[in-house]
Amino acid sequence: MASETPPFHSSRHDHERCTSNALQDAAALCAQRGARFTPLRQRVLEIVWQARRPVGAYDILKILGEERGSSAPPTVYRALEFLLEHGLMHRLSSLNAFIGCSSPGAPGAHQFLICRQCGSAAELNDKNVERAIVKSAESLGFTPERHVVEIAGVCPNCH
Amino acid sequence: MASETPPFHSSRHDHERCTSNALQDAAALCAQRGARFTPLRQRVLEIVWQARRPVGAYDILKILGEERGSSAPPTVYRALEFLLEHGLMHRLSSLNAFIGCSSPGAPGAHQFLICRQCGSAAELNDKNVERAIVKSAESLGFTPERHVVEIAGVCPNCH
DNA sequence: GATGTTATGTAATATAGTAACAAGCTCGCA
DNA sequence: TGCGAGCTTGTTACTATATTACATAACATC
Repeated sequence: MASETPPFHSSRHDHERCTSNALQDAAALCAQRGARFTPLRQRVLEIVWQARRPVGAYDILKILGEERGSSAPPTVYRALEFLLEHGLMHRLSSLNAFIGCSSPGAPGAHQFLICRQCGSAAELNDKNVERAIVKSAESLGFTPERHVVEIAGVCPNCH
Repeated sequence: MASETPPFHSSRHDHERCTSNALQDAAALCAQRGARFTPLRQRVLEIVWQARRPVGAYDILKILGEERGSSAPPTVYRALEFLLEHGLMHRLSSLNAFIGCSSPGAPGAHQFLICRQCGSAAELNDKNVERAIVKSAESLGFTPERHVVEIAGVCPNCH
């Protein structure tokens, strides 16, 4: 479970290796939980990692379709649902897109940085942001349960 | 521009008045900017305020359709676009829904609390949250421009 | 009142996501 | 080995959300 990826890695980094690490971690996590990491689910996770940026469900569908002759939306959405439930992937609401989780199994909330130039995205796990959010919500008598934090801007590589 | 609404006001609060204040503020702001606050745009903003909770574009479309005999998506989406551009309304990505801005013209970023029980939503303008986000992003060399912060949970009225 | 600009109407289409039911696979257990 | 329960995938149809392209109408200015 040690495949922590730095946000916005340079183009020279070995992304194939990074992807295969993620798949191995996922397999280990599923085994540990008794969840079935079927070929379809593996392939969907792999497609998402290979994309290097958030991918839409229909992009995945298209790739699967080319590989297998045909594929329908539920095939993809069910795989995504599984991967989301097991924390192997995240959904970015502001893009309607999906991205591999870079620290599966780790607790805590997630935030995302999304570059409007290159389209890449990075995952954060910032305790200060989380604390500020919880504090702000609770001061109004609101009990926070989940949060969506997606920050758009320009990444270091695009400067 | 003084129609600041407290988050999660009780059911006894005068929402009609609150709505008409919002419309007046919007009219003033548009006049000041030389933007045309047409009847359609007014009506869309009014519908959104009257709903008391985030509304989908097609809900608005349905209401307009009933009032005018017919209406197509672009009618609604164009009005929404105008209202968003002028900061009179916000879009909640996690719901694909729209909500009136409770402090139009005010600077700064916004965050939202969304109650999963009653479906109502409140707008925040929390400097600490914003600061934490900016700091976290910048520490990674990322330049933040916009952010989506939507916190789901249970509101004080539903406890 | 002719002209350019902005706003709205209309039809078609793209994109995202879900429901319902059938068929196939896996695994434990007799 | 074979049966059955439960999980997984296939398939069809559909709902929900959003955009493109082009036509018409309203408005503003001269």
